[in-house]
Amino acid sequence: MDLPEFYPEQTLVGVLTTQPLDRLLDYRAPEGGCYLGAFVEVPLGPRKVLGVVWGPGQGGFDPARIRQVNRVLDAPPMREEMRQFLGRVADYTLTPMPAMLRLASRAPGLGDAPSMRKIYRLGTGTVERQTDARTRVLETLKDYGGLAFTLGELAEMAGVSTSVVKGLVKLGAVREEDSPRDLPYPRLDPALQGVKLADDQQEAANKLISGVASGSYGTTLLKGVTGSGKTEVYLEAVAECLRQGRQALVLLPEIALTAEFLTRVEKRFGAKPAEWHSGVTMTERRRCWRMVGQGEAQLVVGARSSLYLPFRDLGLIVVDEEHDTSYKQEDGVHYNARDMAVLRASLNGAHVVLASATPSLESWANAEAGKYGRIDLTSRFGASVMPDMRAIDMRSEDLPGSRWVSPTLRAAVQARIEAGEQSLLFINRRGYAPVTICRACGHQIGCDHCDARMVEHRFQKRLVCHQCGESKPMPQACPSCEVEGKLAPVGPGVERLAEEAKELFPDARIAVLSSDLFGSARALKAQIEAIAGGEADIIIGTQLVAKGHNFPLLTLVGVIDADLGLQGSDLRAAERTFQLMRQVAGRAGRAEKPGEALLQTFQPEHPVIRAILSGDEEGFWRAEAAGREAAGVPPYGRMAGIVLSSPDIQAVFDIGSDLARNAGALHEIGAQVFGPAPAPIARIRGRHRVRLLVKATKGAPLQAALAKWIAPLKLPNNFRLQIDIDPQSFY
DNA sequence: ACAATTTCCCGT
DNA sequence: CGGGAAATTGTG
Repeated sequence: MDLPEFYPEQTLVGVLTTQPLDRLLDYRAPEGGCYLGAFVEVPLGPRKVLGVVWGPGQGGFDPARIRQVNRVLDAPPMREEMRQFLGRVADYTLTPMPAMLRLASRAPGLGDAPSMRKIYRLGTGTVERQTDARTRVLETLKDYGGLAFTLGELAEMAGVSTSVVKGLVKLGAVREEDSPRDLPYPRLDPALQGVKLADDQQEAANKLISGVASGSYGTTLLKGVTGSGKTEVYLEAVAECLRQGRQALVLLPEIALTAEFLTRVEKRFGAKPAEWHSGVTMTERRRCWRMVGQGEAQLVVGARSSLYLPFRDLGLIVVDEEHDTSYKQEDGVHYNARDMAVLRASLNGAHVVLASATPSLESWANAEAGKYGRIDLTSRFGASVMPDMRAIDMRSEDLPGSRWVSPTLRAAVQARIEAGEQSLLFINRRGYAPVTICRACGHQIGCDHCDARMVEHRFQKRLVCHQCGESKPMPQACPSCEVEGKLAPVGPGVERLAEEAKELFPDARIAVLSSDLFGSARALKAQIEAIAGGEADIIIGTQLVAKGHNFPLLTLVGVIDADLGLQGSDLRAAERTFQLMRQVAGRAGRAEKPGEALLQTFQPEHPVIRAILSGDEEGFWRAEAAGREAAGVPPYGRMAGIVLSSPDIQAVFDIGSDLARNAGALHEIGAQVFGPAPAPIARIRGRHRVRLLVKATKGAPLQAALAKWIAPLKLPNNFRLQIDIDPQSFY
């Protein structure tokens, strides 16, 4: 491979810094020179900041005032593809380059000099008093033939405490050495035998393998119902990527899913891959970033932000649960990781696998249009059918206002308990009750800083704002009329549903799964495993349970409120309800026993509910696609959201109106501007927010027009303007 | 982003 | 006109 361009000492170089300047700054190359793409530290005013050598100096600036790069950091230069990728994402999302560079240099200790740490390998000394624990340590080291590990790793692998290892060091049976701080990851072996694949799975895997083997860009939508072995199939694509000697990246939408994935990787390849998400320690992040850059991490499992890791030779990106809305970041830099994965792959000559049981309409349409390949996995692993799905018409159920489990559903759950099988009651709402109302004056308790109602969390005995996270103790008296003892919960949340279930089924073992009830991903995983092993009769859960966990004993899913997602006029409401309901229903009947899914609804004739029940996915998508095409909305039209915020409600509306009135640049490309209207959350942390929506045709140069539109705007201080291309949610 | 510099606003 | 806060400017 060619070396990047080299700039000898004192040559002028253009440096992109992490400071929000809209241009490159010229510096003199440091002592010893530097390569194009080098991570450097440069002086800026009185400070030292991180930057990347982006090209030759532009000149035209007083040479006497040009300063010199302080030093080149200990990291491989940023590659050409990566620089291009950052530029393309910046253009697409209208994000300033310095913010892009910050995403790409989020490595703890990037500026530090290389440092050492202690590692442990097999020594020559003999052990007189052999114990079980000691033997295990020595066996572990022998098994890995000469490899060395850190104290923690070795102790964990051998299943002993660290003092056992220390004891062996004293005896000389284990040797302690200094080594560079960041150790390579254990090698993954694609030649190990995985799970035996069924014929159709093998066929799907072969298609993906040939895509990866081609060494060129391509995207494949891998559609498979829950339990169809999607993971096993795409791990074969990973295996091929490893055989090619290239790196692979698997994106997961939720940290809670990584633990199970790691064990599957270990089973298939004999070792765990690198991990990159908000839950890993600073040390591990640092190791991951550096090893990825040196090509020593063969496979990374990570969140959205792992797209910005400095891969040396990326050959495959898997986006698991590609329809998941958490791939679209709604704060900070707005990008959809699924789309950016496709962009990055196209620049790297890499293959993309988009995996989902319920693909997004965007991906479905791209496959229809022939832009993506498509593979369908139909048969379920072990069992062979999707659960029998039926609606419970709530209009004809006899149910008091503060009860949520209908007699029909109750009887179905009772039958499972008697048969020794598990039931899942699903409600997509955390907490006890979404609204707390005063029976004396009608006041609803809202958040002081946001325009949202506070949710009662009885477990924590507090009211919590799901918008800003603010919480306060549950008051005795109404904050408005000060009458005591009249505050009443309205509507159901998981906690309240659990309370009702305890009354209805006093002898059943009930487990509640909600993301806020667990302190760590580890505790959550332990609970999920216990439940899967049969330690509960009834599972009460939120969205969390819909995402890829296995419950082999589960045969009944009851959806408490199937209508919840259909309210509002959100563009994607139908799509999301369809996906969520099918995902949840897919939890039932995974093993030998057939499953049943019951959806409580007040509108069983609603087209979305009917599509869910009939299981006619292609029909649903075609209808949904036709509706969107007729309305000219994504994926058949383009949209952008502009959110203006400030503590001053009047000023923010005034500026919003000005913007809407002076939208010539947008009208030139035939785009329409709507608003300003209060944003979906009209007030967050004391800031008032208004939103403008821009709608354009598919081919229109939307970003350029937006940039031209916004450019002349001078925002008063304390104002913020956010542009969100392809917004996920709007009302 | 952050620090240095200028402007603004209040009181004398 | 001094003192402090708020707004503006510049960074190579």
